[in-house]
Amino acid sequence: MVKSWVMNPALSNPSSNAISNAGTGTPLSGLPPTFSPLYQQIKSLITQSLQSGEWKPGELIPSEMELATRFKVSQGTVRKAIDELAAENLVVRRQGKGTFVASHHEARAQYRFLKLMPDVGEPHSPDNKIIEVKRLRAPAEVARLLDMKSGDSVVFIKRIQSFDGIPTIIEELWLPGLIFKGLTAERLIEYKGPMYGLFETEFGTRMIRATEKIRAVPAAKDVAELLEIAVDTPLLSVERISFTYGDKPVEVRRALYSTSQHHYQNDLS
Amino acid sequence: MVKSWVMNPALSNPSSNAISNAGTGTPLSGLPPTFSPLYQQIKSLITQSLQSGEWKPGELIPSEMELATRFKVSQGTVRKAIDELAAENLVVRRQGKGTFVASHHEARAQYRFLKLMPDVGEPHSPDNKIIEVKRLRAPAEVARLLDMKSGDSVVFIKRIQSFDGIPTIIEELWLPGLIFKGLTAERLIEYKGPMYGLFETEFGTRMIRATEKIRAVPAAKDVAELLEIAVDTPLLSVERISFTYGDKPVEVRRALYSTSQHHYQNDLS
DNA sequence: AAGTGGTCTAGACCACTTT
DNA sequence: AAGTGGTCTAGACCACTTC
Repeated sequence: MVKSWVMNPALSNPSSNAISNAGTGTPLSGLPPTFSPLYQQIKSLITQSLQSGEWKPGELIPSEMELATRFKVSQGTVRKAIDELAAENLVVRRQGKGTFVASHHEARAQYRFLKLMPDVGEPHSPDNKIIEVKRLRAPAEVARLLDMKSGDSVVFIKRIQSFDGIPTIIEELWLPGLIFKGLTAERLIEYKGPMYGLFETEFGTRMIRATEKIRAVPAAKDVAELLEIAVDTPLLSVERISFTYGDKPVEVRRALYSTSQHHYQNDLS
Repeated sequence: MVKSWVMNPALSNPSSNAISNAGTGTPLSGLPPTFSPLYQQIKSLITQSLQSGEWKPGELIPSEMELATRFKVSQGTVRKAIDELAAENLVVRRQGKGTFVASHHEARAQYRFLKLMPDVGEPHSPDNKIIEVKRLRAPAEVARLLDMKSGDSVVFIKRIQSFDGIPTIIEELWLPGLIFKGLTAERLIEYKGPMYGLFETEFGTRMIRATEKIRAVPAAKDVAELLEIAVDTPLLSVERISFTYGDKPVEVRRALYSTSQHHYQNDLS
């Protein structure tokens, strides 16, 4: 019987048929061994499969029983690992169907990264207008935030989002050029649906977490013109850094929100 | 053996010695029966004990084994109930010690409701200056948000918070007068520590959840003077509604944040 | 009927804390 | 040594979905 806090032999033995990539994962390689709980090791292995694209967003992952057999642990241990992954929104469980890789194409994921809500009425998707898409050398600040070298290639995007015909959000994005190689204005314009959906389907990069720093700033002249408001109107400045697997930053986004008819909704719990 | 989705006889039988308040809880009273999972019923019962003050913030609650015996279920079922309560920050588990009722006096709880962070340096507690404390009839809007009748008694508090001597936050609070009966300016001024800590210890009301609506607004003349900034300087407007057990609203807070040296930090995950 | 995740149990042992 | 929460197992049955 496998005991707590002891490495599962099936997981640490590369010659075992339990798993194919034993010894390459975080808690399984390197010295000294970490002796994390078994379910954490399983969780790491599943996360690696998600990261590697073995199971893609929207797809079904193996059943709990199958994973338990593969990893030579009980179903309960696999269950606990998947429970945590579900709590982190990396997978979605569906009773009777199975467990699926989370995707930004699902309706339930739309408002996790869009916190601007109309003061009255139901939230709905904005109209996007791409202003500019170009490649450039990463400014020092952006390079630092993206964990790149200053001058490395980045894709720069500028767009305006309108609700009911009223321009409300103006934002600029910087993405690592290496990852988003074929990203063009045409592709962005013709694509229907959430931008993070495009990123995960076309570029194999799924945003799983983000941090935002919010400030109040006055509208500059160019911004005021685009948003059709008076110069110096207070706007919400939202600087977002998005991360994919392994806490790797893959997007810097600087947005200005007009909050005359919308507000940033946040729930503290 | 108790089956899934079937009411636990020990929980639904008032004459049982399993629990003293059987029949009074949400899933246990009323018709038709809800047939929620056992662990959800246990969770409800524990929440009721928290709400009733049977176990107060900071105190130790009965062990899993003891609760399992009391409720006539297995330890695993109690564990799952407590796991969810811990995830909701209602209790805190400490290995080897036991499970404790969460409290706003703990250091770990300080920054759950204070999202304003300094742009540089470590976060630290602000200096509080009480401007005004008085009783008044609830304005219509406040009454609506607090689920009270317009004109009901509320406690009104106005204060300024400074970081490193720089006035940064000006906020106004409305609290139900019935709950916060003995709240005076003196008590607020002499009290050291987080205000929610005072609320939970002195008034038996623990804030467990809040929603915030954030906008950018220009500083009015009186606000500008208090914050020592120019009129019309953009400020973050944060309207918070706090809830205690049973999703009962117990605080309306309208704050203005100066974001020249601070930002509102939010993590999307 | 078969397969999936969801619930519940009983028992074992481990890590941590206090006595 | 005793008590607590933390991990792991094995087995049972339930609810839901698909075949």
